Amino acid sequence: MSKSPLFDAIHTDDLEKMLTCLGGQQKKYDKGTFIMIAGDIVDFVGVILSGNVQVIKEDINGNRNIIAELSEGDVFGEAFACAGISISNETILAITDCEIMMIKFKKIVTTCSNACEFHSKLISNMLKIIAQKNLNLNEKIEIITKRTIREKIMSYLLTQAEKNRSTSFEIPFTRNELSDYLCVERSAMSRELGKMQKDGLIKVEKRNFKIL
Amino acid sequence: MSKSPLFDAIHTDDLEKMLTCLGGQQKKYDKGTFIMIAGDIVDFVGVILSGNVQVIKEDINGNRNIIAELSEGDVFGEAFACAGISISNETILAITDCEIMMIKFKKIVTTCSNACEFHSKLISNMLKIIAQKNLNLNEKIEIITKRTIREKIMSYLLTQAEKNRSTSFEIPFTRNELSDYLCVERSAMSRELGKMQKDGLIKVEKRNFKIL
DNA sequence: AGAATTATGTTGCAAATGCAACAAAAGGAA
DNA sequence: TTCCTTTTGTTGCATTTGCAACATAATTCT
Repeated sequence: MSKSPLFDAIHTDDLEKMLTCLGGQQKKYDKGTFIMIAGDIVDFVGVILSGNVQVIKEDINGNRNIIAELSEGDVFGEAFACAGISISNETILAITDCEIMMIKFKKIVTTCSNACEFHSKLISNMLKIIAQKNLNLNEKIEIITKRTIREKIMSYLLTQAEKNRSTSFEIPFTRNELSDYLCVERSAMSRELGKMQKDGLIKVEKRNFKIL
Repeated sequence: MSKSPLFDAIHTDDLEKMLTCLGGQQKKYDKGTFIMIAGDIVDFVGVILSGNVQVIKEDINGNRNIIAELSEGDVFGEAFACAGISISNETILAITDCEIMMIKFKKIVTTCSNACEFHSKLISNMLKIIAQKNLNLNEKIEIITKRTIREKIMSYLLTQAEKNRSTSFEIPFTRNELSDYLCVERSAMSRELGKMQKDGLIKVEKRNFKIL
């Protein structure tokens, strides 16, 4: 297993001790089975030790909507558990055979008596994970809030440029994924990317972008 | 001062002790002054003891964008501090005279020796605040991701109905605020609300909605 | 290599939406 | 009450966008 960011800066030896102390339960799920179903009570945080899962949300009409695909080291359920909303509205599906570690939320925030010096690191890791997600969500909202496709693209490219500290950079998305992220039609996005090049705003070559 | 959710379930008497232990610094800001400027290092969490502030983000072109308005009890800077992103890209402006409590992030996550039994409550409160924001952001993204205005409206109304456990409910927004939240033109939204009534989907009367 | 699959670009067209300008209604203040 | 401001609804119009259908590259598989 590759380590989860939840266990960052916690040595593997200490980790095992700590997990005992946390009462972490390790479970196996076969491909295609549900790890968690919308409506379930979530008083724990799930850590994926191996395998891949899908986070699914069903709308009123029963349409399945894949929110995310998670893999080794990723964490799920943390927002519900930490917000004190014990009932999840998401379903977690194992899309490969999986090993999952379930850790009760209470055990995480309540400092243990066994002088677990790593406990505070664990807590700070948990905060970091959620806060980071928070920033990512904010970033996305800032982008998809823009009115036109051109503005969305520009907004996205500018944040990427900032992250790369350069006006030339490679994006981590295929065209399809990018259009999903920006919440626009792929073809309309493609059209707009073309126009933006013609207008001399950007230069595009596959995943490589340059802002002019 | 009304208590911040950060101090939920912590008694006022204990709070003072704890704040000493946390090394919280209380500062005053005059109306119109900046409490924090984009680019500042944020290794603390700000709690508004009194007054109102605006969270402002400037885009590349220098356009000021008001992200939120916070008041007594609200917390700011927590996402940056907790994510370990020590540099904020937001500016905090005092729009009235303000009293702010600054608490170093490190002090929050590091359990103190003075047997602060409330410390773990503080941590769990912090987690709750950020996780709750997380869920709110997710909810908003789910809504504004929808393609058409009608779908956005419906999506919003359905979540409201769910929260109120009824198909009749009152929304907390004016039309303007609603259109901002949904990220659409007010007039276009108004037009669509009319159509939706004519189509027999909903019934609207000021802030009162009924899903049919 | 050859076939099949996937990713990307192109375009016509209808529908949706932003924008602007105005009208009506509601609420607040003097 | 009367005046003024704010909120909400209405509508014409130009633009943008989604959608569908197709063409062409690029990639993967056998």
